[in-house]
Amino acid sequence: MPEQVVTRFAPSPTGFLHIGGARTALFNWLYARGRGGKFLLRIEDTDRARSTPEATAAILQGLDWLGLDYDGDVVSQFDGVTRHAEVAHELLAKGRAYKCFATQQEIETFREEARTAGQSTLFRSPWRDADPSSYRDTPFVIRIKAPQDGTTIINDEVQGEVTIRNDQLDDMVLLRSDGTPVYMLAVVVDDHDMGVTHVIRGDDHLNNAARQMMIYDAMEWPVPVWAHIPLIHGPDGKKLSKRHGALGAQEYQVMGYPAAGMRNYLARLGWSHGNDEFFTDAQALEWFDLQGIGKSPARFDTKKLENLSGQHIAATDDAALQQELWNFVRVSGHLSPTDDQKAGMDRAMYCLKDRARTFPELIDKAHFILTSRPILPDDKAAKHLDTVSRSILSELTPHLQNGSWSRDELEEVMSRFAESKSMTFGKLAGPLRAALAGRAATPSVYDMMLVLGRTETLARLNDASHS
RNA sequence: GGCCCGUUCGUCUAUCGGUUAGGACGUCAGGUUUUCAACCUGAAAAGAGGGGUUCGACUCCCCUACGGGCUACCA
Repeated sequence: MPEQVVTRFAPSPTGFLHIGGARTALFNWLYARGRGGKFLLRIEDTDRARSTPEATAAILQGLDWLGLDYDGDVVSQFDGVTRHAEVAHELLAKGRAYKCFATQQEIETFREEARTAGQSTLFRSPWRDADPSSYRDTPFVIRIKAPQDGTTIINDEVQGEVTIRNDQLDDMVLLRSDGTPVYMLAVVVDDHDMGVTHVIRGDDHLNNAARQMMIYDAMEWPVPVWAHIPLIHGPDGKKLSKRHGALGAQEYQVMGYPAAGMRNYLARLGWSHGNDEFFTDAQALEWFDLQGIGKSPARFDTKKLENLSGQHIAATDDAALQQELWNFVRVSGHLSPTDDQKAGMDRAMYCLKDRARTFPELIDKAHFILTSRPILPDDKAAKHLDTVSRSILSELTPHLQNGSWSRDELEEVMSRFAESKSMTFGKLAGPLRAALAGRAATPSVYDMMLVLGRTETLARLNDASHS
């Protein structure tokens, strides 16, 4: 009987859920969910000074937006301190760990001397094999007894077989002198206790895996399957950092990317399934595997994100999309829509969605529908209008100012005007829009058609563009 | 410094010894179009460098360069 897959996402709550973390979470989620396994969430909050509840909230919110649901409750690593310490003492009792009374001052001096002598700075504690009778009456740390020869092989699903010489491993601290466990111990104990079978995490932990394996070995616990994935880099190829736009998941939400598009993009970043670029969640779940993950770091590319987002917006059904849109409007702090606006969007969504890559774009394309009535000209913008727009404006102003223009009336005025200027009806759309909205750019015949209620024309245009 | 990992078009990638090195985003040029957009067609664009192994290397090995990571009583 195959063992059930259990993965986990274990961020430290020291900031927002950044894009690299979001991808790690996604990979873990896809792997577990695609195999009927469990996806757990553990907050690594043992660093009390840097951990904040706000950060935890931001991480949960980010995961929620991305639709990455986890099984069970959120585990707080800090809650496990007693258990972690227990394991450290068990190791001590088993003789796989020892008390080290070396002061930080002593260690520092040792390192400095080693550095100047050009030797390894790994600290070799003199207390490793010391007799208990020589123990000092001062605070001590508990260090693991690392193997001193041989090699440790990390069988990594992404990186392959990685061999580390054991003389590169030091007797790392398990329990600090104040009795608190160190991260390296906590992860291992928690992963074991939570029944994690597959550890999928950033490759900055690759070397740590060797250290952690010492603990698994000493406790005689089964080692999980490792998969160390390359980190995401910024557009300049450097590690993603706050300086060059390492944004949190929430920023992307507020920028109006649909979660489905983000999932697709993030999944495709560093992972591939042949030449498939655009795919649904169901496909990702079915296809995702560890073999498809590349070994080199990928750069975050907003253009591609936009493209994929656009494809997802176009592929979402009208009702669901509108739901998402209003949700975005709420999250990004805009006013909630009126019934009129909702009704307008109902009519327009089917053709609007083909042209928008993000929610703000969708809103922009729907300007005529969403803008409040009556539509009045913007005096300031009107000064910059071209002559055609200006004359349309003067023609239309009476109709607009009473606030109750009818579509027939408007269309009639436009047709007459078009005739007098020997222009096609369509060519008027731009200047007209500029005149009405005070915007000189991105006029849209679609918008006009929608305003005029000419949905048949719209449908025809739309069909034509697709064939 | 020591150790570990990586390197295919600008970007994300396919290729798992034999291909005119494929796709996607972006870019550029045309086309269609009732303005944009969408859509259609086409173009430019890549195996870091050097050695091997092999009948044959992007694929395997070594060296160099560059990038990244780890080397804490941080996570």
